[in-house]
Amino acid sequence: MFLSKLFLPITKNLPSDAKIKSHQLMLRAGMIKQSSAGIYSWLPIGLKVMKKIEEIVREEQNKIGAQELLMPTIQPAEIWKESKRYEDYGEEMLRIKDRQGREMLYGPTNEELITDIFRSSIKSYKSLPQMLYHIQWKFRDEIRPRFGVMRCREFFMKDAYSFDVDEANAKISYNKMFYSYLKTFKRLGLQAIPMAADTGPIGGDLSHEFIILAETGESKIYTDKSIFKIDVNNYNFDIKSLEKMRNDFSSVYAATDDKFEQIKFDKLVTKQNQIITKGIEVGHIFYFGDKYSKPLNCFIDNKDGKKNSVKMGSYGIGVSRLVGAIIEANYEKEVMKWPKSISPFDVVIIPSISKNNKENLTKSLKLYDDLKKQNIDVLLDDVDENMSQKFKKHDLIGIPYQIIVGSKSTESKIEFKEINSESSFIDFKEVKSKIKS
RNA sequence: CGGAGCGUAGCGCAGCCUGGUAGCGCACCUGGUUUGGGACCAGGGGGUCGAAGGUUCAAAUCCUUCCGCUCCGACCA
Repeated sequence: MFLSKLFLPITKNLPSDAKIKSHQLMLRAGMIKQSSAGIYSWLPIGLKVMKKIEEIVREEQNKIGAQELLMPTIQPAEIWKESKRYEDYGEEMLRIKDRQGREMLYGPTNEELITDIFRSSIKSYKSLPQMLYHIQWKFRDEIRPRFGVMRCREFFMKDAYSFDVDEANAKISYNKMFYSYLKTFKRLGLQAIPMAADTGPIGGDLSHEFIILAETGESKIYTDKSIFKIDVNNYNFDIKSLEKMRNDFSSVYAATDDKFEQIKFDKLVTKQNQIITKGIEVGHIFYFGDKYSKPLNCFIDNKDGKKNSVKMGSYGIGVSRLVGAIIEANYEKEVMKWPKSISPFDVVIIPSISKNNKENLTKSLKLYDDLKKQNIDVLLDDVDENMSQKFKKHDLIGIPYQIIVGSKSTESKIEFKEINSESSFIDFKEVKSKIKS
């Protein structure tokens, strides 16, 4: 892609109502545009990043055997009345009426809908377990949306649902999802801590929040340094190993504000190991048994011929929130720095261009073509402006690697720079391995 | 929902108190100079001053109502 052709409305002035860094940077880099309170349009590079996150989430869901489907954003009120949540959910649910006066709502979550889908077709224990998920827009009419895409009313979310014959099996599904979440966040370049959590309006008795550390986080967290030593890559995807992983995590103290107990904390964690910080919740998983399957009559025939309510869990990842959360976790001053896995481009070529000297541009075009041929997603800054302006701009956009073609270039070597660090001179052959490593 | 504040060019703001027909910076357009860390010179375009009503010879400015947005708090993926 040529920068001159890219729809990328960068601004120097930052809008006064953006208070946290990710929001400011996203607006300045032309990733999003607010449409109304807590509702945003996603502009090309913002969308590109979000799509990459979505794809990683999808791949990791598929890997553990979850199957993707797609449910609508607009749901009938009827099933919510069945589960008794139509009243419970309160003002946060956006209720609408269609032309026939039927009560509808813009889905804030999908337990009812998925249970309805499931109950209408699955009748036997033989069909279980199942894990289904979708990645879809949701709407919760937040009292006070804020922090850009981090606390939106409309947001993009992956939500998965597990169906099992009994609690023991449901916990196996729960552990699989737990594992998948750790893998997902790791691929996104994030250090996520699973924490025992309250279940809120979703309900249930087993629940974990996945929280990444960031100063601007909304949750205060208390944990033990040693939790960072637990590496998901040391576990296998089998029942025993997953159970061990869960046990290893629960053996380390980790709590959010609402569950925090000072005495317990001091007793279980040595002073040197205590970490008190803030974090952003990027995922939440629940086991809630038959909380929805019972009122919605979602039963299966068991081996013994008796009917049994299906045991369910639900598992969310805030995909749009992650875009902001990743910025919060990675930014340095005015520099966004995308993890390679989700950067809007793999590399940017920055030539020094002047009216009388197009040599650098010609060189850059050749590099551009060569990189394209190697399947590298490359941006070429073909705009005729001062190098200093270009550098500032690319620091803002945050593509992790830069190739600079200018006065310091030589015939044989490429000036290669990792964002926010010193450049070095390398052979063109090495570029791909640097970028893809 | 309680408290506070804002709405004037795409963005950031001044003007409002004390009414007289709108200005600055950035961005944008034209020409020239420049080109390794947010350039320079010259010229130019862009506004129903959030909306409606009222007061007045005259309203961005005063009054009323409405709408939108933000911040602090209680609540949440």
